[in-house]
Amino acid sequence: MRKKVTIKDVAKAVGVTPTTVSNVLNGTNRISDETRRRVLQAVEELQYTPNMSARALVKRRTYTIGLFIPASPRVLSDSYFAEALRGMTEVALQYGYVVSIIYSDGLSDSVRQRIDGLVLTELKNKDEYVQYFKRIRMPFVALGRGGDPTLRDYVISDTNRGIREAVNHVYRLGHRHLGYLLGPLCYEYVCERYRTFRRMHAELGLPLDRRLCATGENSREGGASAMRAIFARGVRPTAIFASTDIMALGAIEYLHEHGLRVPDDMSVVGFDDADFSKYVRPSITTVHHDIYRAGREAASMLIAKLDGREYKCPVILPVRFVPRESTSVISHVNQ
Amino acid sequence: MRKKVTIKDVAKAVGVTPTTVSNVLNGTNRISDETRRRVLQAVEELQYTPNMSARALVKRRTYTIGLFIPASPRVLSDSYFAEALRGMTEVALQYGYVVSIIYSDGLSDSVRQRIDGLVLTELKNKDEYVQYFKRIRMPFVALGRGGDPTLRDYVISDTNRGIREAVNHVYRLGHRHLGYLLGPLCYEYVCERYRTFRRMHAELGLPLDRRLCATGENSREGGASAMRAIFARGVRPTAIFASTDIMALGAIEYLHEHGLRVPDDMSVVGFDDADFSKYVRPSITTVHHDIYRAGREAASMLIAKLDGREYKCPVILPVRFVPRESTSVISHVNQ
DNA sequence: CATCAAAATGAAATCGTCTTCAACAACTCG
DNA sequence: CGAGTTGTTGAAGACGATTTCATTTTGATG
Repeated sequence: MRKKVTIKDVAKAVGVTPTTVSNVLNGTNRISDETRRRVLQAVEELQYTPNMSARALVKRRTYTIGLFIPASPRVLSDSYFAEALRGMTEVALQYGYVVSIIYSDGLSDSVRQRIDGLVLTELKNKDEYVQYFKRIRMPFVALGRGGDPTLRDYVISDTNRGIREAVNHVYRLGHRHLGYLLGPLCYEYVCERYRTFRRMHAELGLPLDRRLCATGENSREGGASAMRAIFARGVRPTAIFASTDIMALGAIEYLHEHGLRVPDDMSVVGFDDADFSKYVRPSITTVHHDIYRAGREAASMLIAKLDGREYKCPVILPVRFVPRESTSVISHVNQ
Repeated sequence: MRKKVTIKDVAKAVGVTPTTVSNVLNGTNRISDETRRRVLQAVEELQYTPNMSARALVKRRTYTIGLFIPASPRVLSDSYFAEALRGMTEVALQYGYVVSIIYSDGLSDSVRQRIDGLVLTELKNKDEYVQYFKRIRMPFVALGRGGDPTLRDYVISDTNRGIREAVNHVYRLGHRHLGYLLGPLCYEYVCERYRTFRRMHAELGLPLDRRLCATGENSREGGASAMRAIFARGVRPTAIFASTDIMALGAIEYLHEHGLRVPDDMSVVGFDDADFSKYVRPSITTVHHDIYRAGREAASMLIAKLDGREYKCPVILPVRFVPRESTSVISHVNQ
């Protein structure tokens, strides 16, 4: 392994000082075109790459951004994070940044000083982490809103549009009694999606029957138990929406176990377009959003912020309604 | 934001030099118990945490390890990586390391100098990356074997045991004509699993019919097309194994589309215990392995290597055979 | 041609830690 | 008591960049 080439080596090769080399590389001071050319050439020939540790030390920057994931068991397994991470990583690389996973319930001092900024996920309505990072002055952008109206640095999906199309879809299929399976109400995205659902009822002049709505964990079991809760009230929607695909799946399983067929006896709509949604039978009608792209946008936004560049905030990403097998024309029996 | 406290501040508070503080913190030189105690106390009171950039500069270490994922579209979405990452991150944190994703087809100079070592994934039989990282002297450990018998720094699942149990299972169910859906043969794990499958035939005194084995991509489509290839030969196994759950899923779908029921007309066995394997109908009989734990082991091994500590290599993790709905007693019609 | 501004480059300090080696103190032992 | 250990601490110099400010060179202007 030949010795690492430093800025001094480049300087010596060109016959200038490290200052000059640094200047051409960072574009701070004015440097004559001739000198610049020779420096650049030497950099190329010697294959010089600045030592990030040294740079980090003097600039008080680490050129590392983090994906912050609140520590709760196994959430990271969700492909949501993997996709976001992939998007972030690609963008970060372009800007000379690197991304780390911060899988924790806060920021230890040692971790805090190792990153320049964070991308937040899993935001709650009144998000404690948003407040926390704001307080400790850690720069961040959010994948979702965090209940703080002063913040504009976030990336979200156009939930509104997605739910609108989904509701219209089942409405056109003849459904008039729509139910809703809510995830934990503390999450911003749960409320946001539900809000749009209610708004659509108003727009369509449909009465919203609260008895057709219930809450559960964001899991198969949660979907099943919310479904059960609704049945326990002695009511039955002809179509049901779920906060997420995983809850929709749980609901479908619950229905099957109780002798109801999907979509013949009840239509089901999810949200997220999870991996499994197209595998399962019936495949799940859902709203697709591009988490990979959201990750890219979030990283771009964060890095722009760190580097002091402008960036259009917030970013609202388009979604796509994906009709599949779990929704169909209402059957006459149920009308 | 109060000013960052440095080693000098601690030294001043105690009335010693930075050298002494550094020594007690790094345990290099012998320091009197009394001094040590006072230094530690000051560190505590001042909430001193060493500046990693400075340390990185002088130690020529970054205290960052990477999870290397060969760049091919969307693999990162697989929860395999998310799980491994979660395990790695937890362990890394304990040792003061941080983990970054290297989602790329090599190591640019700038990235190379930002990590101390790598965890390799998706190993091939004659893995080019293994050779590459060996050549550039980048420390690494592998999640899987890489076709290099000199390497012992790897973590694998006890494939042998898993396949053994799976084969025994279907054998006991009466199946004698077993087929195999292979993923791309370049991958080490594909070959390894298949190898055990063949060995089991020998042990059980079963003839292995090569016509019942076919190759396809590691995807639903790949599983389906491999299944189709076998049928095209005019043969039909009573039970079929797949390199992965996703291929098994594709095969099941293919069978359904062609009027064959699983498991009634054919039993199917996967490998991995993917998320969806228990969701789908029929749920897939498979072999579970703990990728989270593998990630933990890999990180421990790598960090031990970097810090010059001993670590038992290689690590072979236990697996668990998970019988589900996709396998059943052979039907008399098919015998 | 003298003067002054602008352009280009360099010298030296700095970032916060670790490390080498020297210095000093205390102790042991003949 | 002096010499050699052993234990404890400090001084100074990296590590490899950036940055501030000074200096030199060049060019323009009256």
